[in-house]
Order: sequence, then structure tokens, then C-alpha cells
Amino acid sequence: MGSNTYRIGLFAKAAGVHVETVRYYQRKGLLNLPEKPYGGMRRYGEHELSRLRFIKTAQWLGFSLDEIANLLKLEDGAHCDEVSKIATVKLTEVRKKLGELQNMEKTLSELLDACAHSSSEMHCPLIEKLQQDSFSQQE
Amino acid sequence: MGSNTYRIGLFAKAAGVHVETVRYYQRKGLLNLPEKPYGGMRRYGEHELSRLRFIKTAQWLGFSLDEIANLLKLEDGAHCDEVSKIATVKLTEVRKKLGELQNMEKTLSELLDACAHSSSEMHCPLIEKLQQDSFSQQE
DNA sequence: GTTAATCCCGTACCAAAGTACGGAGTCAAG
DNA sequence: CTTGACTCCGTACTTTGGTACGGGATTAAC
Repeated sequence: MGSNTYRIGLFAKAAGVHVETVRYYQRKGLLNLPEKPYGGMRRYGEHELSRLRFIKTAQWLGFSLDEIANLLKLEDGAHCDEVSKIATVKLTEVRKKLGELQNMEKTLSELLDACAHSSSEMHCPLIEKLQQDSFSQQE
Repeated sequence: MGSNTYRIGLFAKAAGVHVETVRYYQRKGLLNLPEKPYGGMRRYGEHELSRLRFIKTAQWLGFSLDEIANLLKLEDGAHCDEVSKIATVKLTEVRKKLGELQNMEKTLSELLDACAHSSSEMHCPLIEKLQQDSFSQQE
């Protein structure tokens, strides 16, 4: 089936991570380590590659490796009820993150807007607002 | 001038952080530690308090302590364009994340929906779906 | 057919952002 | 004037997410 063309070095490079990081993810169970032919070297294919890319994307979005591990259980296939359970939890997390980001987006863009329309050289509205404690439901 | 009314405990509490965190920020140079009267205890005023709140708010907006240290250098409000530049970069990042999270939200809720209408083995197309488009030049 | 580059795997170390600990000193109440 | 709460300061430990190191195996290139 899948032509497992990469060895670990190229595999890591293709996803923009270090070899050590790949091994680290394997230790954590985020990636499984392919069978090693008797005394040879392990090989990685496209599927593992997109899994690795997925990990990096999810991480960039603010998920911890533990959370990602859970997300990946969905990809690994499971019975419906378990999938539902995990997916529900994840969906809640995703929506929470969405809310937080929307908050950030709003705040930042308002501040930038104020900056753009400010004529005063001496008072940056962004700095000033950050100093007042207005937005503070920080979680 | 400013009546330096708080001692560290109240000061920390007023900003919603631990005493140890205040000390940590002092060590990192994010807060300066007030003069200590001969053998007495240090006092903190409103100015330091808004600085501390600034730190927490900026952190909440996704800035690292190092980035915040940089923002604090511009605290005098006289460098609005520079501040704007930094904030714009953040905003761009935040918007990109929003897009990807929305994507993830969609995938997960579709998955849940599919789950509700079937009762067998389930396998989530999470990775393929999410890998397909855009994302990827994460930083 | 011997080097140079890779891989394998285990262990150790690193940075960010705190948190915890402990022996002092100080201050407010009873 | 002592007890309890708070402060001071230094050092150590914690979690997360990696990096680095090093000896031995294996493969690719000349």
C-alpha cells in the first residue's frame, strides 16, 4: 500500500520539524513508530506525514500535545459512542478557543483602529487602553 | 506623589496574580521593585498596578512575556506606529487562527452529526479535511 | 570497501512561565 | 510582649515541549 518512502530525516524535514521532535512525538504516542525491518531503518509515508502536519497545525492553534493526542484518537477510528464523547469534548474546547480568539480579534482591531485615527503623537491609544483595566474577564 | 498604598500581597491580589508571580516579573524586569524603606516593606502604587494589569491583559491577548517586555518599553505612548506594527502582526495571526478553528469546528460538528445517524465503526476524516487547504506556513 | 552521512535509542539538558519552600524580619492585635 | 499573618529573598522544583549528546549500527557514495 502506501509507499513508505521517507526515512526519519526527510520525514521530519518535510514537516518542518527536527528529527528529535519526531522521536519525542513517538514517545508521547502522537505518532506511532513504524515497524523496523530486521536490523534496518524505519520508513514513513504520506499518511504519517499529514498526521505530523496536523499536529503542528493544531499546536499552533493553541492545543496542547495532550489535547492533540485526544483529537487524534478520532482519526484512529473508534466506535461511534466513543467518537461522540471525544468529539463533543473537543468541540466544546474548539468553541471556547474560538470565543477567546474572537475576543482578541475584536480588542486588537479596535485598538488598532483607535491608533489609526489618533492624531496625538504623545498618546498611543493602544498603550493607554492596555493600561486601563477595562477588559478583564481574562478567562 | 502617588500614594503607594499596597504591600505586595494586596498588590498581587488586586491584579489577580500570586505574590510569587509578582516577584517573578520583577526578576524578569517587567516590574521594577520599589525602594524599600530601611528595614521595612516595599509598597506599590496605582502606576505599578496598571503596569501589572497591562502585562496580564497583553498576555491574555497572546503576547509572550518577552514580547510584553518590548511593549512596555513603548509605554510612554510616544511610539504609536511601532506599537501598531507589533499589534498588527498579532492581529493577522489571530485572524488566521480563527479561520482554521472554524474549519475544525465544522469538521467536528459534521462528525458528530454523522455519528448520530449511524451506530457502527467510525473513523474521522479530521486530518485529511484539515490538511487539505491553506494552513501551513504557521509562522 | 572504506569513509561520510544517517539512523537508532537512551539519557541528559534547555527555556518559558511560573510555583513551592524555608529561614529570616516586620507589623498589627490582643 | 507574644502570637499570627504577612513580607523578604534566595534557591529549588514543576510542567510543557522540545534539543543536544553520544556510542553503536547501517547505508550511500566514491
